[in-house]
Amino acid sequence: MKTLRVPEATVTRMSIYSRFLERLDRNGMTTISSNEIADGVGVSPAQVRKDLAYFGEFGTRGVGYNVQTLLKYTLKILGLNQAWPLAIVGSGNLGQALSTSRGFNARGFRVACVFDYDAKRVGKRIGQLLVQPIAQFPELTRKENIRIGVIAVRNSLAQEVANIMVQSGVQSILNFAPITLRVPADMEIRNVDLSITLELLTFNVGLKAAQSL
Amino acid sequence: MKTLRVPEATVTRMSIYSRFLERLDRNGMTTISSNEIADGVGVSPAQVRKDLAYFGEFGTRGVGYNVQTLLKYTLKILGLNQAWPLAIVGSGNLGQALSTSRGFNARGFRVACVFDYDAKRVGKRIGQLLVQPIAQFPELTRKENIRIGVIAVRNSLAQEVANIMVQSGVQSILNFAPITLRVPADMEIRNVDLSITLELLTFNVGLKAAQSL
DNA sequence: TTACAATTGTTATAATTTTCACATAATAAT
DNA sequence: ATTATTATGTGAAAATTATAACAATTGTAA
Ligand SMILES: NC(=O)c1ccc[n+]([C@@H]2O[C@H](COP(=O)([O-])OP(=O)(O)OC[C@H]3O[C@@H](n4cnc5c(N)ncnc54)[C@H](O)[C@@H]3O)[C@@H](O)[C@H]2O)c1
Ligand SMILES: NC(=O)c1ccc[n+]([C@@H]2O[C@H](COP(=O)([O-])OP(=O)(O)OC[C@H]3O[C@@H](n4cnc5c(N)ncnc54)[C@H](O)[C@@H]3O)[C@@H](O)[C@H]2O)c1
Repeated sequence: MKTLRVPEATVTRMSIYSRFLERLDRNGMTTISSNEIADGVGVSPAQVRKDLAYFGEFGTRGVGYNVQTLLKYTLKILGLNQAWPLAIVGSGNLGQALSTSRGFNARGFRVACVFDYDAKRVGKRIGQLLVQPIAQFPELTRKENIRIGVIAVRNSLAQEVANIMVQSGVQSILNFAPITLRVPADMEIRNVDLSITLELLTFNVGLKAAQSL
Repeated sequence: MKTLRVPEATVTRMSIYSRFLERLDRNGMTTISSNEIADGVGVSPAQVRKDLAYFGEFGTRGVGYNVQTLLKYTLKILGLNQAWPLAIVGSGNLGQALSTSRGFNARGFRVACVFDYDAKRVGKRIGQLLVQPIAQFPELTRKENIRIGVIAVRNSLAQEVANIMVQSGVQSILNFAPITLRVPADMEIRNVDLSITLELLTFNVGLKAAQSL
């Protein structure tokens, strides 16, 4: 099989293009050029075209891209032509914020269940959902066919939760704990690490301060 | 001046090394090799040494790195030899979770003030802090010498908040709204975008499913 | 002392990613 | 019809980043 190797940065940008197109579509725009997309999201026009070229030819020379059509393709490419139920483990500050966030739903994600270790939290209500005991994780996620697990527990529990997710057949993990988790190579895992992002800022602010001395 | 161009990926990893070293230090470890660091955080040993080489020579050949010393250097490099007060705009789900998160404090960050547009939220208490009206942003951030602003308002307000931050002399922005913000080139801005991260997962899960047909 | 083992710092090589430039195709104007 | 204009798709070049290999240095043991 032809192995389609796509840079991760390209996938990231596809997601950005896709959301930009969603906005254009809402505003009733029908056609757009790579130049305008580039402008709208802050990359170069060549980059836009190169990115799209990984997946096919979606435009018309001399004209541009049809917004609706391209939007549909980007969603399909990103796997968003289906619903993705999520299982969140951890019903603390972050877990609750995530569970009640409307942002998730916008693009086909849906928080299907929330788990916690703490007996005091189990049974509590978060929006429509009841917090489930972690022991139920394998059964419930299998039943609901959940393929994405979200880790929002305190750091020292994160690896344990990851292990449970691996054993339960969840295929991918979104991890908020600032820890390098060990998972089998065939698990998809991404970390959302605020410290790293903040420290990118402080590094660069510091750099600028040093340069302007 | 010699312009030290460091890849962003290197800075990201420096932050990861730094936190790993913190853990080693807490556990009383005194010496470590690039191999062990690599192992601990999931990169190659050559990568670790190459990354460190951007900033100087911190190790001893045949021996390795002193954990405490290297930790101090990484913190210094990342600009964490000083405190960084943060201003969060938006006291909704996310803003509250961020404000009360202990994770921030760990590495020198401190939520110094929280702002909101909504009059109903202004004056409410979040932990030790009172939610301030957005109109106070320029004055308060200047007084507290805040250089990092965090955007946690609903999408349609995000650009406006960014503008206020720019005008107030805040030098860098951590943005949680899934929107491409327009800011002057000399502003440091990073986005934390859950959708993108989730869509990286769905793309790759989809890819694997396709490959195993 | 000298040889050996360990591990860094660095140079060279390879791989990846981005940018550039332009041939190609579609539309509009003359 | 013909020409001009616009904007895509792509191959080649440039830039960036990662990997690999090894010389240099330190500590240790014979
Ligand atoms: N709050 C944020 O804004 C934020 C942002 C980024 C990352 N994070 C990270 O997300 C994770 C969770 O953060 P949070 O702010 O939601 O923390 P939290 O303390 O509000 O919640 C922690 C979770 O761990 C569970 N837990 C804590 N102590 C436990 C114990 N003794 N036994 C069993 N379970 C226990 C709680 O039940 C809860 O589910 C942390 O790794 C944090 O660093 C948080
Ligand atoms: N909640 C999450 O877990 C989460 C995760 C990632 C990103 N985000 C993003 O963070 C942002 C905030 O999310 P949230 O969940 O905290 O939303 P929220 O609705 O809980 O809070 C929204 C904020 O905007 C303000 N606001 C809302 N409507 C307003 C109005 N009519 N007039 C004035 N102010 C108004 C609110 O006062 C509040 O400060 C969004 O862009 C969201 O996409 C949220």
